[in-house]
Amino acid sequence: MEMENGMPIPRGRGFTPFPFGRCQVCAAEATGNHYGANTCEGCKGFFKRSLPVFRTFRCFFGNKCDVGPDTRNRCKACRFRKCVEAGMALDAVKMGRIPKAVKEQALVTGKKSRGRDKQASNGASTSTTNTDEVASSPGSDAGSLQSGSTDTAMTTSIDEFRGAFEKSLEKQAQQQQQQQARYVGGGKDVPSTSPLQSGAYRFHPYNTEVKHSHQPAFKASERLHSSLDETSRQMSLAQSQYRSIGDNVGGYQQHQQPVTTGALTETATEIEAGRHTWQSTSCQLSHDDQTQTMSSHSQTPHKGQSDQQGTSSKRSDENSHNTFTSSNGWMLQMPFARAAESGAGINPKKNCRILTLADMAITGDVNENIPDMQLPTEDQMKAVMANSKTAVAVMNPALRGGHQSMPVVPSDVLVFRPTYVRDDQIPVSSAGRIGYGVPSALAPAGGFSGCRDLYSLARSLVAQFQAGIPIPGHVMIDFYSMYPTDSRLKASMCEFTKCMVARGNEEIYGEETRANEVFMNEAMSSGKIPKTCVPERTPQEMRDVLKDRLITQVKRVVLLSESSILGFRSLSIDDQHSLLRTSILDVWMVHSSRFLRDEKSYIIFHETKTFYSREWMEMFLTDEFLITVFEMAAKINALQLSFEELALLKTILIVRPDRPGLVNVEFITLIHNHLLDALKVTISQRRPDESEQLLGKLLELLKGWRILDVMQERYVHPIDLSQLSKGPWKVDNQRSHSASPATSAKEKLTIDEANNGGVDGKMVSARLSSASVNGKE
DNA sequence: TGGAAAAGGTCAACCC
DNA sequence: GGGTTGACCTTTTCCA
Repeated sequence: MEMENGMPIPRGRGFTPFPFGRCQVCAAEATGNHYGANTCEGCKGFFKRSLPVFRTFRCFFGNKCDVGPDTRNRCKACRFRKCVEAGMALDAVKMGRIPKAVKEQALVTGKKSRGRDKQASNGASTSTTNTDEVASSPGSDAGSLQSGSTDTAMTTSIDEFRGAFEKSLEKQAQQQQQQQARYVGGGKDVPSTSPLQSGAYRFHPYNTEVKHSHQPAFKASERLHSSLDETSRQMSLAQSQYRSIGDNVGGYQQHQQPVTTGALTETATEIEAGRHTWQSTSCQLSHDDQTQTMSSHSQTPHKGQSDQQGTSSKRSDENSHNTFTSSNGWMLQMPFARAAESGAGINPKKNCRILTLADMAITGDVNENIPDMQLPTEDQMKAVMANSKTAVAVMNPALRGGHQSMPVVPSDVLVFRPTYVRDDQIPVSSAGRIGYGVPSALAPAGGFSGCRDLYSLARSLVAQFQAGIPIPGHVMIDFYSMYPTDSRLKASMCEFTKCMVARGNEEIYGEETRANEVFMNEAMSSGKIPKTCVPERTPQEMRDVLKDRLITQVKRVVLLSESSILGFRSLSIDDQHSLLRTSILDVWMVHSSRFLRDEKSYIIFHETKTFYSREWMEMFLTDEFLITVFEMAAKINALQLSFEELALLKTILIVRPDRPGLVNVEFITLIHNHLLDALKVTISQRRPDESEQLLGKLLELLKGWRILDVMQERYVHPIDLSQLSKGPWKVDNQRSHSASPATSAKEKLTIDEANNGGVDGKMVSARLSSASVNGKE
């Protein structure tokens, strides 16, 4: 469009100027409809530039920043959010003339709204955002502009955008294919396209999963993995393409050679010089700092920046108070700040983060490598971390090793955004400005060396988890801490967990559950359930059966935990045992609930095709136990959970952070919350209309679970799980998913094995005996 | 086919 | 000196 002073140039006779009104993003004068919204040139350009990098935008002020003509450059995250809320998207692109009918309609509406504006302007109040004009513009949505200051709104909007963005990429790819076919046919050259247009730069194809959600769970799981692979491949491709077209990721180009972590050459003096102190004062960031921080996130290393050291020194000199505030709000004292700047080539005001408690393990790793290094004590770390949950800063040997050309002091205990890159991709020369960092301890050689972001890390973790390769606990802690920052990745991980748990549950419980259900349904439909169930076994025999089932249950819980819960095996053995020991009855309860029919008070064992009445069970089980179990079963049944949901509930009950004797409660809480998220996602997918109500009931149920804990403590706790690894119970960590644990030879446990083998069968027997009511047998 | 409208490109101004 | 912004320009697309 021809412009003059930012305004459309009036045309000759017959020309109808289009009323674009105000920019739907910043309320400046709109110059046209760009990417689906009426915006100014600035917001158009901003949206265009932001497409490849918008995921790095973060608002530190609750996504509520004002986005006006004068303030729009203060917060990229909020500006982009408003772009999305205004409807900007690649698939909203419209080319060509505006149809006459639309134009005329808009003119009429525009006149009306301007009339209202005039009236409004005569009133007392004015607004920076002219929502009336916005509303008058075609395709605009004043409601969406006014709403959505919350995190949720932002997430939703950006998710929607991502979905739309991906669709548009697919559409463009299709169009391009068609075009290519046409060009090939016509003998013309194929026009060049950017990676964005070619579809190489894509978001996680979660939608693909949703489309096929009717498939069996394990199929979905396999698709998810291939999706993760594909995503990582495409992201790599996109990055390489950006590099090849000379985009601003020049920093990557310089660092193709691997960086070894062993090249630590600091002298004791240098180490001494780098000692630092920690101050636990939390400081509020200024808006400028925030803007700087966001800029730094969106900025990628630039190859031309050659005098970083000099610049840094100048900055340090300006830091006359010998302290600085890191971008996550912590005040650090010199010489740490100075060392950080000169050593790592980083402006710590922008890039530095402080270690989390979760990184203490890593600190320990590094401490072994650099014994002379003075590290903050745990108490100091706790003080630093008292009010922070998001900080991520890690002692980074790779970073240190990469800076051989310049003295690096040990206080490079800093790092960046939780973005994972390969060691050999960390910009290492003095020319490099470090925009991304990976804690080397999180990316051990041969471990996660391909990880350049959370997506590829997720892919690696999934692959290692499935291969049965142990994953270091601190890696899982970091991952579980960080992945929720990306809503699409979070959704994918929830989907993955849902699939894995469903698959593990199917392998362990599926056959028995189906057989039980078939038997129960046939019996109920044919009315063959006897009014008084006649026992086919004596109470003594029944005790043995129950003992057997309890021991089998232990094995099942172990299998379910190890095969289905990402991160479970990363817990310490003691914590694993504590969780398993305390959850056996819970898992049995959830599994058996549908066969504990309160209205009839019977339990069904398909093996013997028998209904056992509650009355009869009272002969060898305590009233207290039976009442509790049947009540809990009734509550679980009332929720009408699916097989998948029941499976997730089992894992949630296994990984409970409030179990006694746990050491790494923080880690267990992260896994627990992830499993809860997965269950929420599953429920909301299956029953979107009643998911909130159902989740409320479910949380109530979990709160009331304490009563079963008492039973558990009384009857099951004495089982010595520490011997599991020695006996015939040992879980095969490398087991194949194709083998059904429920039917494998190892699974066929006998009472003799139990009594003579790993689990203390006598103890189980004794406790079961103690559960007997006096003389009732 | 002309012209309107939007995408993409360019580069001076500005900021750090 | 380098990164970001946004006004302006060119190219592409599509309505009349």
